[in-house]
Amino acid sequence: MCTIPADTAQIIETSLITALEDRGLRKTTARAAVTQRIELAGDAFTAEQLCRELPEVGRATVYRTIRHLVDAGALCKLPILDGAPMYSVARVEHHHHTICSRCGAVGEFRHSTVERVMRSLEKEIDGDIVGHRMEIFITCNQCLAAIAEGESHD
Amino acid sequence: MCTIPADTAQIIETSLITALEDRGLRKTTARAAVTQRIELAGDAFTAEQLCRELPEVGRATVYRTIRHLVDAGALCKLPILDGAPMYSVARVEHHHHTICSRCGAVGEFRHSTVERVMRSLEKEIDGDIVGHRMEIFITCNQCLAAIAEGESHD
DNA sequence: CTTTTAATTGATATTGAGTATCAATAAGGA
DNA sequence: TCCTTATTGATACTCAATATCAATTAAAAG
Ligand SMILES: [Zn+2]
Ligand SMILES: [Zn+2]
Ligand SMILES: [Zn+2]
Ligand SMILES: [Zn+2]
Repeated sequence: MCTIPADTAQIIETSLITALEDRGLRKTTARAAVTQRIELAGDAFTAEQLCRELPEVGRATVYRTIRHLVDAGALCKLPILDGAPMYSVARVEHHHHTICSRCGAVGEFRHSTVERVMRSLEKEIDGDIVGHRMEIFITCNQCLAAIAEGESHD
Repeated sequence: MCTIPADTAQIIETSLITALEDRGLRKTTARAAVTQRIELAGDAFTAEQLCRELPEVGRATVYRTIRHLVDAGALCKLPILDGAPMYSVARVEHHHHTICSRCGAVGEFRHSTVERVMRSLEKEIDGDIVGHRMEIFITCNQCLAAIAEGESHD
């Protein structure tokens, strides 16, 4: 969750392991393995995916490390309605996500108008606004291309 | 998920059991019990809550009925990041939700500006937009009152 | 470079949400 | 009423995620 921010995007800590150290956590081999894997692959992922890809790291540790990264604000936890949440690296402080309904690819976007509208909703809504979340579901360009391709001879 | 709608709210089927019959499903005692309970209580709920409150209906049936209602568009399924999804009765066709972070109360809102911004984002975003979702997290008036109350002597 | 101390790990057991199975039951049309 | 088919629900199961706790390891201190 996120409070309504000023309109200048703050760039977040680049190295995930550093984000953990900044929180007073020790730099261990397990944590290095997890954070490196996340940084190298780049894509959004689920906890179980990470466990499969890092059999040398215990499942509990993978889950714990992910939780720490989310707490540190270095990872976004995206609710997926039917299934396990996905995680993606946070690059700017407040943003929203695009999710491709077909392949699950996750993108980050930030748009001042959206935030302006949020502020304007304060009047319309009962109670105090403490945060908001928004996801835009898309068919990504890659999937569009694949569809166009397949459509002709599938 | 929802496609970007015209700006006139369509009011949805009032009776949940009718929504099921409209889909060619039989009117059974189990389904009547589930839909009545949902309508009478009014609040958002989780599947497990319903199961507990309706011990005379089998757990599988509760889950199945909820799924039918969601498919029919009569219920919204709200992703809750740490925990089971919540369900709330849909009253107008396209809308978004307010969720009280403290008590979990769910509200529905609809605001033309939000939808207008969504349309304007089509240019900014790679790929085809197929839908969107938005939740505003609040502290509801009831909770604000409770906090003010408690603050003085807790 | 030890020693010491507390954080961390990970195998295992456990919880919890949700689904698959399938024989018994109930709806509703003929 | 009878017949056909949908529905039910007890049970077993899957899958994600967490709790437990003895063994390990990081890093601070000496
Ligand atoms: Zn993000
Ligand atoms: Zn925002
Ligand atoms: Zn709703
Ligand atoms: Zn909308």
